[in-house]
Amino acid sequence: MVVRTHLSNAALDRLFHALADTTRRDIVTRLLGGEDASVSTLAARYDMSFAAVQKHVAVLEEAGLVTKRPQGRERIVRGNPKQLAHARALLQQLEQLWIARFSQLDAILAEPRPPQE
Amino acid sequence: MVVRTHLSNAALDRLFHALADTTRRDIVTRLLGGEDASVSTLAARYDMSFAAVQKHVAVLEEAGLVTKRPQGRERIVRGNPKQLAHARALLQQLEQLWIARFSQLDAILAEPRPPQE
DNA sequence: ATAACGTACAACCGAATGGTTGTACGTACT
DNA sequence: AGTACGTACAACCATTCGGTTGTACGTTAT
Repeated sequence: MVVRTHLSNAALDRLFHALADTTRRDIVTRLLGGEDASVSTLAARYDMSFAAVQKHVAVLEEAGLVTKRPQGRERIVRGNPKQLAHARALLQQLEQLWIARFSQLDAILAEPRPPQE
Repeated sequence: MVVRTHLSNAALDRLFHALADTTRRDIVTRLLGGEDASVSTLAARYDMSFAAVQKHVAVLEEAGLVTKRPQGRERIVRGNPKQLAHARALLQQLEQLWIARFSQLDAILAEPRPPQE
């Protein structure tokens, strides 16, 4: 999957920060792997107050990892794999940078006379 | 690149938290893409105190994204692409979860009688 | 030997984080 | 109509974060 990553630094900060919490990672895991759940259904699974889970969902939503759609008195939370792909794409980009450097080092080592100036 | 992701939740928290800062992402970008740099060389590039950059490097180091090796009075900072791969692997895993779910939904829609019980 | 450099580390500060409880309000059930 | 449910939101609290300055100490250069 190829993903163009032109998210702002602030958006990336929010995105990675959202992923930097075990409870939040667990929430997106559940959401991506099957269950579309209301906030209270999600909250029931964790050993903390409803409000705390509500805040976690809000963080995920602001990061774009999750969307909420109203349905009756409930809010159904759905995972958003696109934003996840953005994060992965950036990491892959960084790895690629490393690989490029590495192969360049290889070339330098293979070529005894470096083509400088 | 296939990466087995068996990092503790705490380690993943540290990893993603380290990536959730523009300055720190910039540091790893520089390190992976060419320059092995001392802490002060790095610090010179940013509009903040040496100590602040030092702290950022420390966060990256605790997350395993970077290593420091002493060389004379300097500490040379190097990027560690392996840890980056761990983060990417986890995201890919989550995306895969979504894809699996999606194809299962496809199957359910294609098969009018769901194979339940 | 002395001065300059590179680093480590502590103390401090304001803002953000992750949690709590309490209140308010729309929706659904009886 | 009244009660229970699901959500939103504010206020509060302890801790962490991202930054600062200052001090100490080993290494390099003069």
